[in-house]
Amino acid sequence: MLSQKLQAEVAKAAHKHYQFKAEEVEVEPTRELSHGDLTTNVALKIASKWGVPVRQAAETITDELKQSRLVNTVCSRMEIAGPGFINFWIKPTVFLKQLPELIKSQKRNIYKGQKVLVEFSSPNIAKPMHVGHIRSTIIGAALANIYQALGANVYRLNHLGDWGTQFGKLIAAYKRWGKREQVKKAPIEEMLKLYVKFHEEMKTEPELETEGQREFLKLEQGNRQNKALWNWFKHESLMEFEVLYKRLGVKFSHVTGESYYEPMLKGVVAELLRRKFATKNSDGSVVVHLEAESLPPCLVQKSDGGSLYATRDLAAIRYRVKKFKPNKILYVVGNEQALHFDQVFSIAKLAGYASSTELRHIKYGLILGEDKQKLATREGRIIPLADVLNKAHELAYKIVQNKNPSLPSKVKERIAEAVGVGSVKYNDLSQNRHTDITFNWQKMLELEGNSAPYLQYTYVRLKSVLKKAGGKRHPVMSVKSLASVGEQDLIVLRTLMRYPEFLRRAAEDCGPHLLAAYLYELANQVNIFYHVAPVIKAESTLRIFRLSLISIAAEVIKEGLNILGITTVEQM
RNA sequence: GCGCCCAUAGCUCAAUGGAUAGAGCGUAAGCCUCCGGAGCUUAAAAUAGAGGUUCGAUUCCUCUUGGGCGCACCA
Repeated sequence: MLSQKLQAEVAKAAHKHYQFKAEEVEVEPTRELSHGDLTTNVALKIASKWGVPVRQAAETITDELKQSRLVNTVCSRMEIAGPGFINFWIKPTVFLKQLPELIKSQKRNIYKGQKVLVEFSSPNIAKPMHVGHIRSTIIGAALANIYQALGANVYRLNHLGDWGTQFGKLIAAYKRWGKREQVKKAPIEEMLKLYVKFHEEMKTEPELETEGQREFLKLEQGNRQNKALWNWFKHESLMEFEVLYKRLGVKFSHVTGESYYEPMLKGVVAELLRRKFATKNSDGSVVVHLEAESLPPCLVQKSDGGSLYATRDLAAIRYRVKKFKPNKILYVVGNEQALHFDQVFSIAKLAGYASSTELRHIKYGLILGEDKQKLATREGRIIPLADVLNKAHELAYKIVQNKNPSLPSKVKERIAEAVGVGSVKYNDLSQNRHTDITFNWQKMLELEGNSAPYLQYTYVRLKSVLKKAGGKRHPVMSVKSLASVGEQDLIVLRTLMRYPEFLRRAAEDCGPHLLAAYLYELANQVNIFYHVAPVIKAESTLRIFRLSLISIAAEVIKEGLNILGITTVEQM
């Protein structure tokens, strides 16, 4: 009785930590190893569940574990490593053989059959993409890839900021000062100038504020001239964005701005009023009170009848749930909009718009200027994304030129782009998304240490070893007996086993940095590995074992990097 | 005033409630007759403060201090 329960617990822990099913593991001749390969703290987990006194738990459980079929199957031996900690000695050849298939099957089942919408990037048109947008774009793209890798059906949505009073302001500014030819020449740059100028003039001429609102109202009511201007602004912006997206390797399945939901807005407000969730003020504005959720009230219609940010997001939720029937919608949007999403999600819940869909705001910290102040578009304090990518590319090119001058310049360009763009992305993806990031050129352009090039370089070296060993492919082979597997072989093996676990955690926590940290750890262990363990010169079975190990490691690094949106190269 | 996020080494960041808190940069000292030195060794160096829960807290709870971001006609 007890031992069955225990076995189940151990199997669960083994599955959770090492992602394999105990029953699937084949029995092979036991071989004693000098270092523990599987360490877990099952004992305490069990003790706390069953109320066994902790200090005795490890010993009690050891007796039970000793009779467990799992332990006899998988482990060659086990011992207590400390209060509540048990080390299991695992047979390495058992795992290596099954590893690729194991990884594949574990991954694709985790979110199989689920539909996930990821809304990310979502830049405002008529404004340049700056370093601030990189977080949503890169984190969002990585999350979408992670869910896809785990078997989900993923939709990538770019919810463009193409509607709202700001366009009234832009139209007003263009009507006052704009010149067609100049906008044609450098669209976003010129539009930004107009927008900034408008805000500057507003300081001395406050009436401009209402002028902007008036122009937006006209746009919303279908004024032909304003609509034409708006369409033109949007078109020019998208053309410029497309260049950057291509460079970043980011693709969307749906690019529909806020304006897309414009025809549905009146219906949403009317419905909220009819069902008494919202109340109309005497000035004509409509508000939803959320005291019950201990949130401040949320305005969904302006007194002039115009719509608001919240109105559009509500319409979007209703529309998306109806159309896609997703399990989750992830909104990759900055921290500063937390209240907005709390309000919108609460209203959606009240009104039953998303009864069986999880709505989740994936918030991330701001990118602050080097003076720790917010980078604001209005004051023109921005660092264009293209500048950052160009600088990174340049720097990477210099290094390739230095390391490998004989490569054709076309190849060097390609390497520089992969390394440059990759390191900018990795810089962002390798850290927790919650904290604010202080922008730092040096850090952004880091090409050594914990950085994308480190991982890319590790991959190149692994491939190089495989190439030197002869033969194009190195299928993983079963090795019946090994004379001298080293400590580092086992560490790499164990690290490889944990790949699906980190993918899963990255998805659960919506934290791509968990995957990045894993890849770094793997690369680090691999670097130590081929430093201490000869591969090509190893004797026959060990050579096969190590080539197999390297081959799997290379594939995992490549796949992991691609999931993060970082491209690998074959030489650098 | 209220709410949300954050505080870890000199700097930038890690750490599913678990074992001796890990990396990178910088600093100091090493390693290419050995599969690519964008690499590998070694050293010094940290949990903001006070309580609480727990066998065990960087992690969870409360308060304090210090920073950031929000709080109805911007998005």
